[in-house]
Amino acid sequence: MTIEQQITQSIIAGIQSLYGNEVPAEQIQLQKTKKEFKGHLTLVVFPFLRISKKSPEITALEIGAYLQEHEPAVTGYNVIKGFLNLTIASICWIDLLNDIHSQPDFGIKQATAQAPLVMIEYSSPNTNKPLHLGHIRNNLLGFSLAEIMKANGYKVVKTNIVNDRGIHICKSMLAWEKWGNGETPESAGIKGDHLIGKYYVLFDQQYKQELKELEAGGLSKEEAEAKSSLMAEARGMLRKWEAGDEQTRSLWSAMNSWVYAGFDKTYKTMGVDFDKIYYESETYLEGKDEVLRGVKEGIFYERADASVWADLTKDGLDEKLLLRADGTSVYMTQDIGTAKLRFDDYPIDKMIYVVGNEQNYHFQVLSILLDKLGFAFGKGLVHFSYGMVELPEGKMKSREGTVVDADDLMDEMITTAREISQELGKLDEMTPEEAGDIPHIVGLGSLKYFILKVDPKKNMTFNPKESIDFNGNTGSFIQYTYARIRSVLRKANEQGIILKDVLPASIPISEKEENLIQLIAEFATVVKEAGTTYSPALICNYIYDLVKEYNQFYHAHSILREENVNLKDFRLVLSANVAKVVRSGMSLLGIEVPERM
RNA sequence: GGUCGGGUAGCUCAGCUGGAUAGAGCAACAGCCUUCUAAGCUGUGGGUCCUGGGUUCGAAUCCCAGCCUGAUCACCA
Repeated sequence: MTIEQQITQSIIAGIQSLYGNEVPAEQIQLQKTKKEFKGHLTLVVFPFLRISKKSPEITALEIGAYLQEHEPAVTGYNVIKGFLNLTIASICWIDLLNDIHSQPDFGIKQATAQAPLVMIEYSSPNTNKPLHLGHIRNNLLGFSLAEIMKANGYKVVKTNIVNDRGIHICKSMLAWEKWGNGETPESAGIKGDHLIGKYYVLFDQQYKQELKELEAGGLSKEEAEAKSSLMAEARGMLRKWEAGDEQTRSLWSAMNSWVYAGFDKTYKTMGVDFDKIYYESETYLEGKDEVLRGVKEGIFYERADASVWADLTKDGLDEKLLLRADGTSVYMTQDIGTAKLRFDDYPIDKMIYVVGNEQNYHFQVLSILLDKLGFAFGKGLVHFSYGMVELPEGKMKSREGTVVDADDLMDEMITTAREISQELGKLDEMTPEEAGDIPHIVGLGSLKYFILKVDPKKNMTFNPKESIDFNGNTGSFIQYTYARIRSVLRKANEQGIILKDVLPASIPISEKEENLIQLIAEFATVVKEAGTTYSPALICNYIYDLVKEYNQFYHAHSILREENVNLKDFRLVLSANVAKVVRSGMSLLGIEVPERM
């Protein structure tokens, strides 16, 4: 039983005894006491005025007096307006710290054999261009969410659906065939995904040029588009691909393998991975059978031109095309098929799609369609929808070359982190091995934290010029505090001081320190809440609060020179547990934490 | 036009299951390195919480209306 639960029960007993009424536990609003007041927990007494029939102050005083007398955990109280601030006994906090200290994975649950299985789809790139800033947000959110779900005891399968087919791929292939002169990533010395991206852009440029010439010849825009030979060639290539033409397929595989090698590198730098990758080329034909079954069962209907539709007007939505008149699939059909495939592969209890908010409507429809088709998972599917990343000048536009490339950005972060380290002289005392990947850890840490701390559903602004701060509410500040704690523990160890397993109950600790223990203990609650609300940002806010609190208090204290031995032990244990929770929390965000920096 | 988000300090964002004087960081200014690493700490200034109503002991938070802004409403994916 937690301290809060214990006190809640005493409050219920107190109200019963004082006013003769039973109040349900939900009505007891016990919250953390605000910083500027004395105490740890605050009871809001306004809801009980009807029962007490007394003023807020008197009611609060009466309950406070009762608690002090009958509840051993409460050692003091004060009343301000209708708020009863309770002071909890130091011994309770020491007990709590001892308890947390004994759990190496405090706040983290392990999946049991019968734990529900969650599949999380994220990343989902196209193979015709490299990953950009928007993908970074997607990948970081997806990976972090997976870690958070794991920490809540779920079995998690991370999946990626790669959009490796379609007209856009053919454009790159065609451009490469026409103007590539057999260039490869090796011969060009650039990453495969960037190489393909280059040809995609090249196609677009040549196509635009062609349109311009056609329009100059007196054609309208539409006529020019219809007459474009380049586009016709690309379409022809897609038909050949679909027909399984050997030469086309082999070029396609070769170029795709370049892209995958490039993506793998980017994912590795970013620190994200997948348990199972699906390729659209293997799944895009799925779903048609399901849709036809739907027609047979009267869920969907066929029009005169043989196209198949779902009528969702009763659900407050429009009609949705599922199969074209020529029988081919659309995006929605594929997603139905992919969902079915996945559930054939895994006993999935919950499906989470990490996909941008421009597809809110799509997933709303998908959920309804899957439900209508009788899939149990349909109704409960989660579209983890996130907002766009915008630049100070507005949206990223590939045409205007304002797209922020993921590889470039990460490189820049690492370089900047290295430069700052050097300026501050941090790397001077370290051997090259020790310094090793610190710039990487810090650079990526700051980038990840910066992106994850923003509420996912909101659009966010990203200023690449000012880059990302390494001061203030940032990943590096948290990493820095962690490294400092590790440094103390290292020094203590060198001095032969062994971290106590259990602290004695009677240590004269301050209220600030008690607050810190209270804050550490909250970690478990925060992890749980982050799991139910799908919110990495919650973890960010929590860790920052904790670290800031720790920093403010301990900046001016020398633990190792503490005269009172017990107090020194206490502070080391307290510090160690702050570090422990910070490390756990950061790992839920996919952020590494350095031993020194 | 329909649907769904968002609107909080100069900037980037927290806070939103109703609770005390609305918080951080950045930017500006003033201090602090014999203390655990100054990637830090302390302090000052900075707000019609988009507007107007309503609900109540109490509203940034809930409800209604409006304004601004974004996404979407494709036989693209």
